[in-house]
Amino acid sequence: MGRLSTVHDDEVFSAVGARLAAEGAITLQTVVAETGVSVGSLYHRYGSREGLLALTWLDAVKAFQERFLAELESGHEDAGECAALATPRFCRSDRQRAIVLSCCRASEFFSPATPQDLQKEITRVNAAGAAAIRRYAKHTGHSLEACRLGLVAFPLGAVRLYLPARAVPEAIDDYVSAAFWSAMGNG
Amino acid sequence: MGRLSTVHDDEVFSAVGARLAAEGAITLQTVVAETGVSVGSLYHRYGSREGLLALTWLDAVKAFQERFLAELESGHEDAGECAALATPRFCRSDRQRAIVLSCCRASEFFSPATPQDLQKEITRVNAAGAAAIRRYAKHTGHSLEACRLGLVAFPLGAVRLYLPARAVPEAIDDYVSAAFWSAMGNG
DNA sequence: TATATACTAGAATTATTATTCTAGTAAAGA
DNA sequence: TCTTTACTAGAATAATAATTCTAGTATATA
Repeated sequence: MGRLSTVHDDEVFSAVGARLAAEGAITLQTVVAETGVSVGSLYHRYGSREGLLALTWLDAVKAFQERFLAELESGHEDAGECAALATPRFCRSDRQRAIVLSCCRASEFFSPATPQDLQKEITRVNAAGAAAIRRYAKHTGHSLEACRLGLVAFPLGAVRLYLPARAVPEAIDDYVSAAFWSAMGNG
Repeated sequence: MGRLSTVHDDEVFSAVGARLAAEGAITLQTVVAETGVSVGSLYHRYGSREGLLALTWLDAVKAFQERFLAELESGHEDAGECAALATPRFCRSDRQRAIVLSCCRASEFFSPATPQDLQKEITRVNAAGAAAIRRYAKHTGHSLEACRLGLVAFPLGAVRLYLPARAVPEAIDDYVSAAFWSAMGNG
């Protein structure tokens, strides 16, 4: 069926994209320099800079959400607390992508020029996350606001205290748990 | 002593810079378009793009820190809680600058090309903030980590749940207070 | 009123970055 | 072996943005 792709696949590019985004900005020049692939190949694969950027963000969001949702929907009694802790844990196991998610803005990766299919995909993924939190709120009887703060905002705030520069220390986890329960106690 | 400056002073430029940064990226083209001033004037005043960017960040940091430190060092019993609440309150009263501080990265505004004096100034301001938190920690007997989380990280995390797009609701404040005390109770 | 000075104007230039385009190459299957 | 096809290469081009440069203008002071 014709020539196969070389070693470079989406994973390589999204990883490089994540690293570059974490350091500052992604330019095609730097992607080319880091991957060794040529501009032509990049355009052949992704159609535009926007396509590559969106892929990078999407890849990071999916990697995180997989873990977050597994905890949140585990059915365990402490599912919420574990989901809150998924954030600092993700930072330790998947640093580059965690930096993308916690230190960059989605708007750096998505624009009106982003390919339609990727735009739909990110909307779908975001909606899935939001729906899971809504379900958790309904199921536990807590307010949606409390859940968003305890599950997402406080954990994110905590890791951002360290993330672009330092490792996220284990000691943080107790504070994240406590903040989670403080939110649950409040609404 | 020669011609005076026109209406345009630092405040105007840092405000425009903040708005543009909040929306996406600051380019000299957009600054020119928004302020009506010419490129030549911009360079006459700030020497380089870096000078203008650094001024924007510095201005936002100082505006916030003034309020934060006033609360933290008020001597009141609930100084810490009030300092934690300074973040959501700042978001309501000074939205543009709050977006700069909470949604942008300092590294977008400072680079090796930033004028020396501004680099020193931001270092000084940052150190002053860090020192105040250390004093608070010592004075109250809490760990530095607990104080940084309760005073800075959790409040910031909370407002970032809303900030680039929405207003920060009043209802958040109770959660921020609770998260602050949860950190204090933990170390 | 003269003049020095601080500032303004914006076209021209340079730098950087994205994108296109033509000419390929390597491998799968007829 | 030949053809088709998916991919690779990278120079050329276009787009965008920063910076410089020359020629001013307005005003405070002498």
